[in-house]
Amino acid sequence: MVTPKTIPQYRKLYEILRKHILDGVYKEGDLLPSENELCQLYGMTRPTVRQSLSTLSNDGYIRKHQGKGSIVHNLPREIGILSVSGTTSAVGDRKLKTTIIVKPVLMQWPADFMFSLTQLEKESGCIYMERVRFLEDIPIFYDISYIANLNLPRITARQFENKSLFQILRDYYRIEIKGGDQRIKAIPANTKISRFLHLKKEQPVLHLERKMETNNPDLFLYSSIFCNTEKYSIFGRF
Amino acid sequence: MVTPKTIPQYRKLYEILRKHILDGVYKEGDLLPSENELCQLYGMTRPTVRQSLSTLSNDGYIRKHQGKGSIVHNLPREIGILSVSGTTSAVGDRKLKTTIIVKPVLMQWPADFMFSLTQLEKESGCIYMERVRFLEDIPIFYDISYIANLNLPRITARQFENKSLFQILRDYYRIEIKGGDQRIKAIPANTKISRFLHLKKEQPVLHLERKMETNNPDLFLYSSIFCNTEKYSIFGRF
DNA sequence: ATTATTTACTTGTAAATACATGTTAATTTA
DNA sequence: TAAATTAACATGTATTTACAAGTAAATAAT
Repeated sequence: MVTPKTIPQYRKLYEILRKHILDGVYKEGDLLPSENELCQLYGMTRPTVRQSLSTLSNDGYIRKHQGKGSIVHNLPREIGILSVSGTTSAVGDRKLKTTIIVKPVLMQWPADFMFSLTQLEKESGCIYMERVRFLEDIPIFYDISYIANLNLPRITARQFENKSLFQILRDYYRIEIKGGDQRIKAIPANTKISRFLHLKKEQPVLHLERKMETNNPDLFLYSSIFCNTEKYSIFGRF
Repeated sequence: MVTPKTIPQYRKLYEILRKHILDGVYKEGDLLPSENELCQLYGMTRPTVRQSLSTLSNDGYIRKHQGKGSIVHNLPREIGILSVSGTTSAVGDRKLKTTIIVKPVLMQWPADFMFSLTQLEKESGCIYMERVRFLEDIPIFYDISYIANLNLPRITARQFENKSLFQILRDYYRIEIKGGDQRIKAIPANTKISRFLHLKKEQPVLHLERKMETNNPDLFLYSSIFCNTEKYSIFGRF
């Protein structure tokens, strides 16, 4: 484990308010304390408070109205994996049970990889793993993950059963996901996908291809995610 | 037409830099001028410049690295309708040709509408329209739009062929889209969808349900969008 | 009683300043 | 020559101050 760096004030306030919203302290439609009140309450200045509120607004937890205030917007989020912001892990990972299909192994990058790779990435090879994630015992996500093998000693030996991949990267390697790009398609399930997601062949499946940026400018995470959206939708902000 | 309000400095700079990136003045991987240089160049202070850069970063046009600078990230965006920010209309509407299936008509809201409505919205009824949008003569989007009938005089009489819906709302009613929520699913094409998108029945189609917020706190735009993602993907940031 | 107006309070925009922290290259030291 | 240090410069965080602009309720005028 690595000692965490000091957390900025605006992020602390972000986390506090976000938790209050999720816990129902502030409910849908409620007015948050005004910016000046938050300044007093938490001993910060307005720009700092505004930075917290701005992030909350971008993540969809509040809506700001000039002259009125910040209104809580805690809508029923289906499965919010679209907004994996640096601080948030979206709909609680706790609710998602994970099973490992292919344990992390070191291998070459696929020849026709979905994103273009830097020379550095190509040379170092990739760590590969496959997982299926369940929500209430229904398989929802079939994830194929790729990470460049850059300064991640012993990662293939770690236990992935309980902890999430993000959590391990954060705790042991100080790597934080900051954001990323994604492509979205609807495709028919092939044999493999239909088996893992308990669907019929040719049934529509949501396919996400994501490239995630980290606090290490050279290190990216890639994943190809197949989603069963029969019962649950994917939720997002724009 | 309405006279536009004064545009804030940080948005002007946002637009300038965005245009430069799209026009190739700054190319993929290039380093943008430093914040202090931009201050000098455009006669602004650093907080103002930083606000522009922060928005560019959120929209995926640059990536910021502490100590290094802002690096251009103008990746080939497939069809970027996921990021309809207030200032951006994503992949140029000019490339999309639109045909009207159902001209704007005033009607009651559907009984089982996809989002919950306020009393005000219910009472005022909705303006309904259907469109198909083509990219290089291939039908890509089948859009069903709903707008509450609030202070939008004569809207059903306007010409929608050339101008986009957003453009009409901005030019004639001063309504700007600021963001919104969406749900995403993969579904099988029904008869209607398959006809409009030139697909076989049961073929996978991307279904977006969006609720868009405007600068009028009481006015929302809703749309149900069916996408043919066989050739093009939907692109997004998170 | 109804309509204007004022007032107080909200968020939005902007400047000026300071220091922290990460990156890079030049410089110094061994 | 090679490693360590330093200096210059980049973005990150934070404070302080000021005014603009939108909202809503209290107040005054009709």
